[in-house]
Amino acid sequence: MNPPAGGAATPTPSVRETAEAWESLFRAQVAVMRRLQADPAFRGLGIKEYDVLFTLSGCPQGGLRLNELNEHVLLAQSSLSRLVERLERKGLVTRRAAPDDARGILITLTEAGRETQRRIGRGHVREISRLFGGALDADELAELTRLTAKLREHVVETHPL
Amino acid sequence: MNPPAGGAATPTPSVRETAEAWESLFRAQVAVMRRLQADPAFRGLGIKEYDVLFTLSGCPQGGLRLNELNEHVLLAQSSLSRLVERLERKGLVTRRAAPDDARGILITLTEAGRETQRRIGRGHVREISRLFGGALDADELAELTRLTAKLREHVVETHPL
DNA sequence: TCAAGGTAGATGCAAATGCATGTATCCTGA
DNA sequence: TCAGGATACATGCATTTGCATCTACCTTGA
Repeated sequence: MNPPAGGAATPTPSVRETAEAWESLFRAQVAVMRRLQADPAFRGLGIKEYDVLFTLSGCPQGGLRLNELNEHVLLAQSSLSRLVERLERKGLVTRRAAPDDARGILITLTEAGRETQRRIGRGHVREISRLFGGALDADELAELTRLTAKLREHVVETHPL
Repeated sequence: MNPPAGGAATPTPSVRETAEAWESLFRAQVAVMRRLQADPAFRGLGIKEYDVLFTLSGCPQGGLRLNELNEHVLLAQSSLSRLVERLERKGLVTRRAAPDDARGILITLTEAGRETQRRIGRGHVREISRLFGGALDADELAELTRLTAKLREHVVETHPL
């Protein structure tokens, strides 16, 4: 329940401290994302499209439902629906009826989609590493990962959409 | 140069660790932002528009230039140009020629804009606090703020757009 | 079993966005 | 001083997005 390596939990943060943390997190995300988007690798395929391919690549067993995918992406349901339609037209994903629920569609990477994700992904992680390079040491980076993961989990679990 | 409360800097992180940290940061941002956007307070005025008002509210002395504003927001220059145009039409900001550079425009909050920002902002920070509530204790939150601020500063300084 | 309400995804349409480019202004070096 | 290039912002236009709504399917309770 408490931080693994730490002592007792410190008090609940104030509204002000919380707002500050969110602003800092958000601005960092903007600064990094703005620079990642500028990568020529995202000329032909937008970074949102890439993100969908990436997310699908992490769930190889049968793909994902549209609504599951939607949890990971900052897009309205209808926008994601059409984004996936575009990916299908490009031959990067397939859409078929979900096996257990005829309302749903199951989205799967095609071989071309998987290959595209890998190709772009290789350069992408290098670009991320270049951007972050020297900003944080290994401990700090691990702590950043831990804290953001913890925040996300908490938010997702206690505040359903 | 080193973490205030820490010891010596640990090694440079691997590409993999860096990519993991970015994904975690990004997903946390998505989860939080998705829920913040759903706030009925952002019915009449989108969260991006609010963000511009908020940023302007932090720089009371004469406002900001469009290109300065653009650093804070994840929008193409042309999109921000039109977003500001919309805010002007709503009477929330004014645009006038920058004093020192006739190419630039200086964007300033109107009284109505400042009031709107304050009104929405009050509920907004409470909503942030509610979302984060209990996710992290005070120390963890402070560390999250510190790490994301450090990351942002480093990225902005070493990777100009 | 079936009516009522809920959920998954698609679609029409207006608004927002980004790219390419345009115009005006500023800067720099010969 | 001035020509060439850079910078700041605006604009035309095609694409993308979100809202409201639709259809199809699922679930529940009487």
